Formats: sequence, C-alpha cells, structure tokens
Amino acid sequence: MAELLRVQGYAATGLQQLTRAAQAPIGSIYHHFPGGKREVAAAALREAGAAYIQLLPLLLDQHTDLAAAVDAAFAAAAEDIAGTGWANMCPVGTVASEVADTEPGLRQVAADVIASWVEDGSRYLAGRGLSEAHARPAMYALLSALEGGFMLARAQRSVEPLLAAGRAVSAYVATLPVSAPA
Amino acid sequence: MAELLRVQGYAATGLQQLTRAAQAPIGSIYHHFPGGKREVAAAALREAGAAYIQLLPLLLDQHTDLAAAVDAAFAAAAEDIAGTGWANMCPVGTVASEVADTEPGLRQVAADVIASWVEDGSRYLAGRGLSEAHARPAMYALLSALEGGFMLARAQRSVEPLLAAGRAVSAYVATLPVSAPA
DNA sequence: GTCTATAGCGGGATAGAC
DNA sequence: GTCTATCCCGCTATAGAC
Repeated sequence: MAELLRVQGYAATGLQQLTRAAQAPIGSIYHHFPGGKREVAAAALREAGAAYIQLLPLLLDQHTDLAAAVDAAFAAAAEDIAGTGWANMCPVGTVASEVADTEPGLRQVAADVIASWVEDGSRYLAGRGLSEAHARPAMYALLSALEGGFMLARAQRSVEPLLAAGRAVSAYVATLPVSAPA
Repeated sequence: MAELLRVQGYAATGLQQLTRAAQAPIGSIYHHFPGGKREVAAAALREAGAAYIQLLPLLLDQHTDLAAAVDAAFAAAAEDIAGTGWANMCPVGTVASEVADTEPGLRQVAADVIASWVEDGSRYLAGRGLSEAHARPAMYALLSALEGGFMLARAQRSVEPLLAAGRAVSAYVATLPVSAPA
C-alpha cells in the first residue's frame, strides 16, 4: 500500500489495485481493516514513517562533521531517487498534501508521523552537539528541504533541486553552534 | 480549477465539481479544452505558476538585506497559510507529487512551471548581488524549502515548519558572497 | 456554438455463501 | 473466519438536441 501511495497518491489508488498487487481477496481487507481504505492508508503511513526515521542515524553517522553528513545524506537520497526511476521516496508527504483538507483522520496520522520524525530527529541532532533550541528547528528545516526537494526532483527528473536543498541545509547547520561531541 | 487542485489534488477533483463551482455546463469544458481533465489541469497549473512567480519580487523587495527578505517572505507565507485555514498555497507541488509517475503530460507541465520559476527567480537573485553560480542553487533551495514547508505546515496545522525552513534558507543565503547592490 | 442527457466504466463498501 | 458476487455511486467522456 505504501508503495502505491507514494507513487500514485491516495485518491488514485484503488483497493482492487491493492488486492491485485498483494494477491489477496478484497473481503479480507475489510476483515483486517474495518475502516476500509482510510484505515489501510493510515497503517501504511505509520509503518513507512517508522521505517524512514531509522535511516536518519544510519546516514548521518557516516560523517563526523554534521554539515558534511547532511550534504552526503541529501546526495544519497538524490542518487536513490534517480536510480529508481524517480519514484517518490516518501508516501507521507504525497498523501499529506493530497488529503490535508479532505480526510481529517489521515491528516492527523500524517501529522503524528511527522511529529515523531521531528522528535526522534531533533534528539539525534542534540546528540550531535546541537542545543535543544536549535535541534528542533533544524530538523524541521531538514525535513522541509527533503520533502520539497523530492517534490521538485520528481517533477523535473533532475537531482539538482535535491542537491541544492541539501547544500543549503548543510550550510545552515554549519552556522549553528555545536558543543563538544559526546 | 487551480483552487480545487491545490486543496484536493488532481485525482480527487471531478469535472462535475468544477462545473458546479464555475457554474458552467460540462459540455463547454470539452469545447474549450478538447483534451478534457488533463488539459484543464495543465492550463490551471500554468496560470497559477505564472501568477505565483510575480509575488517573489513583491515580497523580497521589501527588505534591503536579502537574508532578512527571505526570512520575512517565509513568515508572510506562514501567516497567509494559517489565516486561510491551512489551505494549500500552491497547486503545482501537490499535483506534481501526485501525477509524476502516472500522467506524463502533467508532469512535464509542472516541470516547465518550476523551470520558469527557477529562471525568473535566479535572475532576480542575481540582480540582488548573487553570482550566477550561486543564484540558481539558491532558488532551488528556496523553492524546495517553501514547498516542503507548505507540506509540513498543512499536515501539522502549524507555522513552525515553514518558519524553520525560512530561517534555514535565510541563514544559507547569508553565507553566500554578495556583490555591491545595483 | 451551447448545453443536456447518457453511455461506459471503475470506485468503495457490503451481504452472504462457503 | 475467508472469500466472492454485487450494489450503488461518481467519474470521464461523448452523442446529439437546441
């Protein structure tokens, strides 16, 4: 489901298409997810959200300098999106944009997922020496640039927006005061 | 149409809904836009794109310091989105995310609109003293942060992501060398 | 040229057989 | 509990009356 959501969005994804891809009968969907399409999508977003945030330390731990790490992470994302035929990397952003004003339940799920990203991410950044006051805005800025970069890169079939966004966040992070590494 | 697209997205917007909102019969759509839904959406995106880029100089001319201008522009966008009940500010991003892999024609239109934004925007930034080499990536970074910030702000019903993204772009711009103002 | 009625299709959801 | 057949609705697109 997450796969379909991030490529097509919520409204364009049919449950019949999902059952075909999952080779499951349509009745079983409503057995496991009584809430129907909405509930399936909510579960997919939550699962994808939990999986994605685990990538953050994996990517950023590779460089001792935080700014360099951010730059490299965006470059890795750019390589990934280009290598997978410009399929979207994140269902949360796509669905959130689509249903923010039409599906209150799904909007709330997306908001919760993002909130958990910010919480985990700013804790990580704090562990890398950023103050509490700086870590949270930095994480918001990073996520904004990443999601926006995905958006533009996918539309233009170019890594240029994603790389530029990464360099900007990297330069911004470099301006923040960093305490001694742990 | 642009109004409906930015709030609901492409797939969820019906032509009947459009005719109701525009108080026009459905036949006249196909008279003026033989390509149907796709062509109406394409025209809406192009028109909205042309309108939005005109806001850039209007907003950024208000401050002599470019970094301060960027910060203020994001703050203005945040105020606007909060004041309009978190309706999306930009149909291009929403539609692009949704149809990038399913509607090649519309993806191309979105790509063209974004390309024109980058062209006009980087020309403006160059006029504010940024070198050619810096102006284009800066514009990509600004757009990524803006679109991503819209996305997160709308999902979370909070201006915090947008303000954080703006401050990051502002700090980034402040690190770029600026030649003497014209 | 303008518009109305309808065709044809696929959607989400459900009832009820196994 | 598992799954199939079906309902009803809304969609895009078109044919044809004014």
